[in-house]
Amino acid sequence: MSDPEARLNELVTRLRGRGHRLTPQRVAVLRILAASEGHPSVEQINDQIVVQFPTTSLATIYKTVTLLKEEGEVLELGFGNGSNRYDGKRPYPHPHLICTHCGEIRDLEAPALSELVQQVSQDVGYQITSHRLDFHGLCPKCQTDDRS
Amino acid sequence: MSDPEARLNELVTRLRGRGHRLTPQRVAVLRILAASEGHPSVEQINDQIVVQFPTTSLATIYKTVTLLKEEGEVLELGFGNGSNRYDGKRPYPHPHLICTHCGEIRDLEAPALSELVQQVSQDVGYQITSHRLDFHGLCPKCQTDDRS
DNA sequence: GTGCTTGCAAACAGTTTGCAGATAG
DNA sequence: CTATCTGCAAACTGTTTGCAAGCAC
Repeated sequence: MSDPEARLNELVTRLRGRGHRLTPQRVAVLRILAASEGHPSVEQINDQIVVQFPTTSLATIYKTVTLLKEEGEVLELGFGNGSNRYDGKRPYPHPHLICTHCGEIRDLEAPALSELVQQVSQDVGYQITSHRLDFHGLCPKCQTDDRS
Repeated sequence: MSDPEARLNELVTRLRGRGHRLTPQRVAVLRILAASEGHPSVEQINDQIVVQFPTTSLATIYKTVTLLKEEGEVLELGFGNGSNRYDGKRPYPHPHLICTHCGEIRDLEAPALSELVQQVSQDVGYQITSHRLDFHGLCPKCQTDDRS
């Protein structure tokens, strides 16, 4: 599950299986999304791609990411300010830890959450299809660094 | 707590106490935020204000909302697409139910959440200062309406 | 009267779209 | 060979900023 190579193959196979073409640029985007722990932004993906394909445009990255969203193969973390982040390794809802100081976004295991979803669903009569849970705070590193 | 009049007075008192001026437009924004259950957008606030003050501009609403954020008197719900919503009644983090069909945003009581925050904080060493929890799904009304 | 606030317009950032040329299958 | 994809530029949307005139205190 956490093997970037395997995830890349999965993405390639699924896109091809649904009739999408695999251009070098597109594969490069997939590779980055399959490998990144850090929830990259479109801008950050582009910065990496440009090394290999200097003429690549942001529009292409946006189009690829949109395609992946439609195919359910990437999780989009939207924030109010313009800085959406993407997770191609775990494209299903899961909680995140976000450091307010260094900006790091880390995945978090929260086994109790699915039960909470179930319970809320019953209590309020909503048919819950998705959720979003973020914790904001100081990461361990920034807690010590911050003695300035 | 849920009395709009009381909340409005609270907002007025606090802003005045911190040296901010209370123009009619500003008070109108406060009044709307103190009364709205529906988590209005800046656009929606403006639509209501324009009735009383036809020359009001969006910039003024933005500035007032920014001021309230700085003073910790409004909760901003940022979404990836440009449609930020504001809660002036309960300016502290709390979970929301969002209907994917009609767009309604409802507050939700989740007593178990604060414990979860505590526990996560311990488990991962983060010093958690805030959080965000949204549930997305079909509200009861849209579940029945949707038999089209 | 002082200086914060308003409201207009222009600037901005992230994202989307249109379209001609390039290319995967 | 053909439909899709790329990449450029222009359009768009929500938000922010600069500044002269207005107004709260």
